[in-house]
Amino acid sequence: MRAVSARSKCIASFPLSRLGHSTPISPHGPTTRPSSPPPPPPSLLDDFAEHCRRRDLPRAMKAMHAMQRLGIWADAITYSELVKCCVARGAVEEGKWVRKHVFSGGYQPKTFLLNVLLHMYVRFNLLRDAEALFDEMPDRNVVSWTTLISAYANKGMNDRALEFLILMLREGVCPNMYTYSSVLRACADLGVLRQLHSGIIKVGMECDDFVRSALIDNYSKWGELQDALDVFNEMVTKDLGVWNSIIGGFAQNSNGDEALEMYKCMKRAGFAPDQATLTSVLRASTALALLEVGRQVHVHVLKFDRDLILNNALLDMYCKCGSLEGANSVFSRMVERDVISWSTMIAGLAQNGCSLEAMRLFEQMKHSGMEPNYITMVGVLFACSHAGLVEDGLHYLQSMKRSFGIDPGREHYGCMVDLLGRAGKLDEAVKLINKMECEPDAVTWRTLLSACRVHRNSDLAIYAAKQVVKLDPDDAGTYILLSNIYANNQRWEEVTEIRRSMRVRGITKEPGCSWIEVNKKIHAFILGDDSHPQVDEIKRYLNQIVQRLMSIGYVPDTNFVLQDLEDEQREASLQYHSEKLAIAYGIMSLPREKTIMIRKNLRICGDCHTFTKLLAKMEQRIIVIRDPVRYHHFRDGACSCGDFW
DNA sequence: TTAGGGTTAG
Repeated sequence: MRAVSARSKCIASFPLSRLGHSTPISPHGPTTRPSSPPPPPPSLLDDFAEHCRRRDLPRAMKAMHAMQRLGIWADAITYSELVKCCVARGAVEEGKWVRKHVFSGGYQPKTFLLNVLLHMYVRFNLLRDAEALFDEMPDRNVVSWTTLISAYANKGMNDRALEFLILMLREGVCPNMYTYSSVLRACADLGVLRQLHSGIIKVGMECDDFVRSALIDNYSKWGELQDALDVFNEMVTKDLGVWNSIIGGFAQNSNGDEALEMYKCMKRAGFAPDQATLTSVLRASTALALLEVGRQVHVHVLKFDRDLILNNALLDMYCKCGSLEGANSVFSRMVERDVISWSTMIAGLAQNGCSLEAMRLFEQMKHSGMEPNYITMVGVLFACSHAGLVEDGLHYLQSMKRSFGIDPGREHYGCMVDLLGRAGKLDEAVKLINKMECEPDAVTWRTLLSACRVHRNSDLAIYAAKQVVKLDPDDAGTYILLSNIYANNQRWEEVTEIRRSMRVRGITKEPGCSWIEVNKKIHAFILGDDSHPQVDEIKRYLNQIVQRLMSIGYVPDTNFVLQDLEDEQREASLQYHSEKLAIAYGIMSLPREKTIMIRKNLRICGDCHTFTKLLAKMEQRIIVIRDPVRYHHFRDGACSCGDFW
């Protein structure tokens, strides 16, 4: 009511020109009522605009109420500033009040202001309100449509986003680059992405950096890196976002080398990395276990030391590169920690052989009031598993639903199978698999298989291996393991059958490969490949090491050779396993105080494990080997995995 | 007034 009467009051004397525009205050134009009370001080509207500009919401609202009492209407631009102020301050109620206010009293807000309100609802995650407003709008322009399409895409409502694109085209509204870059995020399959890409080329919108960035990002998400690279290479000039898209694409698709190469190109092109660049570069360094590269990136991270995502990535890098010292330092200095920070640190401690510290940190996390999530619990159970805490593990598995509302999934059961398997409780592990609410997958069975191998239970191992092969028919390691178990039991017919089925399926064992970073360079050692320039020197040095180790009791264990070779050849084959060459090179090249960090593509074999334990003791070195599943910290003749992997 | 790129798991 107040607003209706207010409309008739005079505002013509206000110095609107000082606001930088001359839009009328009401769509009906200013009205004058000479007999009304004296006009308010001219500063009121200016003050209001200034408060909005400064995002000082309490003062802006106070000025707004004062103006309302005096019957003054601001213009659409000023109202939009107030709405933006509400968005910036997260002030939902004030935002809704503005909407009510501008809709009352016959004031007909312009599409421009309604779009701002629409955007406000989207930002406040009030999609239903946004839709209701959209339906009420007398005129919807490309911005109105794009605001909703973008909201649907962000919420994963892909069909709805695409449906709106079609509706808008039917209504004769032309999409712009904002629309395309939004709708590209809603491609639920590669076919739709390719269709949209052709459409974008037809209308000539592929030159926009945001559209290109969205195309690169989406092709990367579908694993189509060549397409992503084609889009990238077609561009003459690229902005930082586009560089970040391609670097992120490579990093997320386990192409760390290419990601780091692109990062170098980006710097050569004159761009300074931002938080997103550094996060992706850290991810690439993490995947490649390049601690020194990660440390160099850390220097740049200091500029963005309050960025949570970046700090989490840094934390993960230190954990996965085997530097708990670095991880602890980052974790303790973080000004803000979320569930990902805690989960990363808990899993990192557990993976690096500090299970009890991981459990303590979990208690600290709960004490801090942070709610654990699905992934946190995987880390906690992993820690229980590595510390052999069967009772604790079972307790957490049974209570996680009740305590934290988390349904145990495959990953949690996997940790438990590992835990029971480690403890030699193979029957209980099988019972647990049979009791799982979700279907066991190849990983579950492979975990049981590992336990059977350690505890030398051939029958169950054969059963588990058959389950793995059923679910993952291309897993060469399992075929070979199964074949060796049969061979050890003199079941030659089965051995022949397995070898035949491997031939038929074209399955070959991936050669073992180990990487080590020396002087900021990555050195790769591949089984049977002598291309390293110092290979002869390294082999000579390795032979000396083996001789010295044998003199103190090391006996090569040929059981781990997965080939049909005579004993002597078997030993020779073992001697040049890629990790042994990498370790020898590390000892030759790195100063004594440096940890020798090796990354492997395959699981470490038992012989290399024994060899490394003894070597770490003999040379008084710390050696870390990260295989695809576990971390092995060798120190003083022992390994953090407790000889179970 | 509408659009991008980044973090945790066995």
